[in-house]
Amino acid sequence: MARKTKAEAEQTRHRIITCSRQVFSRAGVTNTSLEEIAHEAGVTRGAVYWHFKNKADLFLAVRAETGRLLKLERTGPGDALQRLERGLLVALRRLEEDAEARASYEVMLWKCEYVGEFSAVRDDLMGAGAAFLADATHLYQEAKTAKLLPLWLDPEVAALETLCFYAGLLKIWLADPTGKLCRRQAAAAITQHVRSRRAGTLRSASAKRS
Amino acid sequence: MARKTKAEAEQTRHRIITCSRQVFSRAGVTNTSLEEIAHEAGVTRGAVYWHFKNKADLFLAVRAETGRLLKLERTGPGDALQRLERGLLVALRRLEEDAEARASYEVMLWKCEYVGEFSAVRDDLMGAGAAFLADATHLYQEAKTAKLLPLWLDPEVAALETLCFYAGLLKIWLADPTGKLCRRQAAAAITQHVRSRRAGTLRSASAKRS
DNA sequence: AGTTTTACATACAGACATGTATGTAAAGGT
DNA sequence: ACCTTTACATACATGTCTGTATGTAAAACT
Repeated sequence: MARKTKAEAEQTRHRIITCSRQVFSRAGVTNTSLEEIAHEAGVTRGAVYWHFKNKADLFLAVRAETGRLLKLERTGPGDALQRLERGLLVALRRLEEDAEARASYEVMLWKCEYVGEFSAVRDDLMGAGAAFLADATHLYQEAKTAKLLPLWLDPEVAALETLCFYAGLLKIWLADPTGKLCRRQAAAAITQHVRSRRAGTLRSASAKRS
Repeated sequence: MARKTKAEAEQTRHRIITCSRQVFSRAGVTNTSLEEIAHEAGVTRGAVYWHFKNKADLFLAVRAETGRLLKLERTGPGDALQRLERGLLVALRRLEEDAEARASYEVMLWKCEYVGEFSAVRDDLMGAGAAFLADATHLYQEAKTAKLLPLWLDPEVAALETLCFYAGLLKIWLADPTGKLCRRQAAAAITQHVRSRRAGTLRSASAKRS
């Protein structure tokens, strides 16, 4: 078979990654052989071993190529809490509309065993979580100085709470394809999550009544 | 080797399950051979195949034997929100003190690929989630009729939010052995999570100020 | 134009893991 | 006391996956 040009080679490399994501999401990471991936990508194991050291290396590449759903967009109009809410909703929509992102997170949250070399990806995920935590903390601090939050609320703890809520939402959302459990109300849950932090007039109105 | 009595057989069965949990949490479910489990339990694969059909069957037994951390205790003193908070904190303490429960959930949340026959365990987990959702919904409804909650808050959505928060907390807590990210503040996050729902005097005081 | 890499395909050897078949000695029933 | 079943251990046959070694034809460089 004729040797490929550099551009073509890069293309097959990318194809291998994409096909890996698909096969992983079907059969799980450990259960898929490199042969299956190669077949799906229309190459042989030789090509896979040429581009990647082994399966863990390949999985790392899959992870590196997936958009960061947990990356909070902190800019834009509105106060800090509105921006937080929008950031979370945007990421949720990405999950709904981007099939590749969905497959990636399905693999990482439900179809992978974080053991041995694969722990690196888990550490990467936790690093993304830490970054999310930092972003959310900033937003909550900004909200606090803007007097949007109740006085007793600790921004760091609130950020951790949001991180946990969001991580759990993603995981449960992905395992709930029928929508019975959470898919219908996911957006509402995000909105309410942010809203229950706000020290607003509606809230104080109900409080006065008690 | 002498044949064992019924009681002894039941004992080895239990030992196999316990050792499975340990080995699974070390090496991941797919990566551990039944030989490793048998060795850890001081038997041969023959014993494992006698008591269980295959690895999936064994994993199902491990799951069946683990205490339900997601089972909310709804009874006790205090109003509905206090009981919810206590229920969550109790489960967190179980996780901290019960090494077996910790290992079980580490396996189920980080060391297992839910694919093929193993999907049954994931469905079981989601079932537990649904039960948690029902319990939490009841508590929030009770809290709402007791005027503990802001009027706009939807009990069902709030319950979903709590479920996601708690599921994410467990998952992140387990992956954070150093405690850097969340372990120190886990209890505080639970307390604050419940408190931010309450329409109380402290909250309205800060609201008036704005 | 010639030489060197590159980008794979093919072939091979070894390591495991699985499931099953078979052996066996004692427990449990009659 | 005998027979059957139990609770395993042992042995085997098979398939699968991995890593590497080798082949090769064309791209890329000089």
